[in-house]
Amino acid sequence: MTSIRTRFAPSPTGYMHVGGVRTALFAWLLARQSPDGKFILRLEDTDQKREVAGSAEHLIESLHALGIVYDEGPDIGGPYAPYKQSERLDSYRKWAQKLIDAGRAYADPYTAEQIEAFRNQSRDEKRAFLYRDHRPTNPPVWDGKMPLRFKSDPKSYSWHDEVMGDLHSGPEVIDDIIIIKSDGYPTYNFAHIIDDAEMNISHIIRGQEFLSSQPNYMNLYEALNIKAPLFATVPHILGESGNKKLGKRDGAKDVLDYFKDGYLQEAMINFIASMGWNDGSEQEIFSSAELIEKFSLARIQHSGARFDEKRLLWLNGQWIRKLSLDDLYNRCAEFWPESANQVGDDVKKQVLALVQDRLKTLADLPLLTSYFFAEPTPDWTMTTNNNQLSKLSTDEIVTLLNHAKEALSNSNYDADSLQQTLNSLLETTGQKPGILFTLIRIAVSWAPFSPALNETLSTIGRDKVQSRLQNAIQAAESASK
RNA sequence: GGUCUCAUCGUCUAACGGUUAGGACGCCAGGUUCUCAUCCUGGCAAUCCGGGUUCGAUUCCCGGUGAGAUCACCA
Repeated sequence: MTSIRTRFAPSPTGYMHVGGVRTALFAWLLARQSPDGKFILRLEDTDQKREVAGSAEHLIESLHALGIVYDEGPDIGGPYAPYKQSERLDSYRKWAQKLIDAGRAYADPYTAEQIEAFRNQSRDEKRAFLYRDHRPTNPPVWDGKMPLRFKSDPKSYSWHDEVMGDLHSGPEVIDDIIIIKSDGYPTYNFAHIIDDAEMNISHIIRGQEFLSSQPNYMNLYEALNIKAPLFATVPHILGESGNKKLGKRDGAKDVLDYFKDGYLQEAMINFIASMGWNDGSEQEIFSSAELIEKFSLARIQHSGARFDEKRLLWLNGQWIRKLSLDDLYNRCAEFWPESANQVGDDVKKQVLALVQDRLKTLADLPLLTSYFFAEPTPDWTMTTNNNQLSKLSTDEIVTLLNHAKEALSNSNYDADSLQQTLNSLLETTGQKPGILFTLIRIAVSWAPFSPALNETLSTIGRDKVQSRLQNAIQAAESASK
């Protein structure tokens, strides 16, 4: 059995969105399942007009960020280099010449206007347009300035797709496609066939949009006498609203933006893999290692999957909670509020431990933690708007705050001691936790929510708690005037 | 319009032709001595329609319908 070699072959025309990532991911998983499998990155840069500067680097950065590591590629080389189509023109020229010599390719003598006229005519007659109906009887010698067309041999095909199963097509879909453009570059339709053959690709994994050109590819494989690889057609990912294929034009997001927004690599991989694939069990959380172990083309869904950001958010939370504190801490470097810079790693780590269960994305960090590092600004309406606290007079609140300040000043500032202090404070004041704890929480954080009170106090520290309680008392007094 | 593909809760999906059609996200309700989150419990919610085959169809077949893709000197 020949070894598994799969490739991801994007064109450098922009960024990667989840649709492209999934194709790459599936190809990568398939290669990694086999001990000697290889995953190849190939740049399909044959359209100079659409090329976007820097996008090749951007694509490579995206794959690195996702942990989808390729074994051969334009920046790292490999046994079948170069991995950039613009550097393989000689090869396409050579194969094209074989077709010309065999009478299976010819120069296209028509102008764009003439072809357009043919098209219009077909449309008026309500027939499908086929270029081969207009094949020139005496085509000129190809001078490299005209497009070179494949002379097709229309016939029916039946073939097997590793995902979709058995597929069929009739001769009416076979046409004389352009294989070399007038600028000398090959079309995708031609170049990928040559490259996949020369690079010994075993499986072509690509999106459904190529299904309708598949018969033309079969026809080319035959004319070139190339043994076709295995095909695996992956359904589309649909946009969040509407049923359209997810695409850049509809605002599909750059995957790197998800990382900037605080999503974890593991969550992205887990999420993208689970759109259109599952292992048949009820497992929801998969690591890359598990995906490699369990992935199979046969269990890929046949219909499109809609992108559900809520589910991604949930998965991200799951993965954040799964990480060890140290691991999580290392990934948070870019997300702390500015005020956190003034404290050491130990303090930040302590704070992180408190909020780990509360993070949906790493970008939630400032919202959840800023009052640990910077003095919060009292906002007295937080007490007056509170259902419980609004029942108390300002005097009563000040009295409670004073009691709290007094009691807390004598506590050992570990979480257990603080809980004891707080519990006895409940008894001495005769208040319910709903009042007392809420008040203290607001007074030291001025935040809508926070972790458990004893741990929050412990982490903030005695001195700051004392001064914040004092500030709260002053805020109460100035509010009552 | 031609061709191809697809069709289970709102979403992602499971179910050798025999299940009260299962799980997850989301949503709702309750619990975990305060908030938020986590966690736990419970609830709502689906086989596109019509035929056929069969003792029995989400599953197989046919026909509709709906959705998507594609018909470029883009990939």
